[in-house]
Amino acid sequence: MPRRKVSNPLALAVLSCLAERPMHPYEMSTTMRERGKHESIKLNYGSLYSVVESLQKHGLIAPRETVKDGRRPERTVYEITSAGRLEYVDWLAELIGTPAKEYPTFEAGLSLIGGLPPDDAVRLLQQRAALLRSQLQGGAELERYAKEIGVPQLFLVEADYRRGQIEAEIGFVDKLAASIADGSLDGVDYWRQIHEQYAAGEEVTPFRLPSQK
Amino acid sequence: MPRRKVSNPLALAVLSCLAERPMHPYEMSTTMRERGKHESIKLNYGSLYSVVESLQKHGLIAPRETVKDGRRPERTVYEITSAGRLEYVDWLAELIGTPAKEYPTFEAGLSLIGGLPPDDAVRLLQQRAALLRSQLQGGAELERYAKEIGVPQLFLVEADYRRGQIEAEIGFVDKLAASIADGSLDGVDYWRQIHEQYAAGEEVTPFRLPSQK
DNA sequence: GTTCTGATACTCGGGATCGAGTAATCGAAC
DNA sequence: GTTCGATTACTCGATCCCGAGTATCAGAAC
Repeated sequence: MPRRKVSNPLALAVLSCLAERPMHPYEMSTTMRERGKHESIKLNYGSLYSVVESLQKHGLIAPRETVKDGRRPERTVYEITSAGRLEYVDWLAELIGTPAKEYPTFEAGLSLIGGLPPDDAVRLLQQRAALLRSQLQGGAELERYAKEIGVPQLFLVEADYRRGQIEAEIGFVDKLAASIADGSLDGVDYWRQIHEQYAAGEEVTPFRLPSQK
Repeated sequence: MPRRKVSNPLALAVLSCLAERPMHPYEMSTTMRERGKHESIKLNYGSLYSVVESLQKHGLIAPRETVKDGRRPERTVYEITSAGRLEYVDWLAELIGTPAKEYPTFEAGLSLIGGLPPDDAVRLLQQRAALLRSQLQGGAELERYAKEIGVPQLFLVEADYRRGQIEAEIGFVDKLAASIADGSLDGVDYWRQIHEQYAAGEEVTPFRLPSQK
């Protein structure tokens, strides 16, 4: 049993729409898009209808009416239930109040970085740093624009957060690339040796901790 | 078609084991555990056999022999193919060299933080900061221990990265909590007002940008 | 010598997920 | 008045994914 009855983040976004007012699914999807929620939440609109159905099954939302507009297909308008409202604030509180264990792909890469030759690793890290810097620039432009058209800071906190994370990552990446390049990172000599052996077609002996026993 | 034929991160870990030497699936799982890869990579060992099968189907690994050891069930030992080796370094290079768009749950929470009353938000942010600080402490202890038993820095870069990210997050969270609490964040007055209305049972009017037209 | 614990090694069912597809309608343009 | 592309609104099946379960065996313990 996963922590939540419906755990797809799209469900959270659905609840957030319905917390505001009743809507039909397609309107939710346009609303989310409009507000740029897909930038911060992984929203797969292909799952929208199954998620809505699942929310209904669990009593967090309920159909309010089905309207027939012209000769278009029927649309079912949903509203949030009080159980849904509880779930919504509880979920939000968890997201904000409790750091979750996450698995950024870069961390996965770092933990296996030894699988690449050190010089390649340095080159790739430099490339990453460059891409991160241009992300930062793009973000700054957007922010300037948002300010200009009068969006309150309150609605930009997530962009702020992201910026901070990216800046920290750049700092880390720069430092790591440099310390591999100049050999000051403890273990690089060993790493280099392994890959030279491998390139020369020799057997490679994996690193073993000096036995404690 | 997803970017990779087999996209489960467990597959990457399998490749990394087999890049070193042939193994049978269960040995891979113990090896990964031993090396603490599950800290940095999302490894669901329940998917191990399906992932291995899928890798084989796509020609990235191949069975080398099935050994019968005593009266235990047969174990199939796999080895990496040259296509697999290519896939492995290509995947690694991508993880390191190209920032991926990710969706940390905290960012999702931030983008909807308006759904909580401001005072609750402040309390939750403070709680988060406290938890992050204790994570930091736990990490520092581990690091000290690793150093003591002689693990080269090279094998700890991912922990280093994580530390940097957490520190940056703490900075952000502290600042945000303070700026909500003292009202200096642009939009907080409006936010507070909405939730007072809501608490009083009144209709709530959602924020609209001043129309440009 | 038999009970227990923990490691070994694997299986399986079914829900979640997602991209690609479809079908109808609207508005603009010619 | 009809072509055509964009938008609206939804459907579906193939794959993925995972937790929980199972069965066996080695060694400890009594």
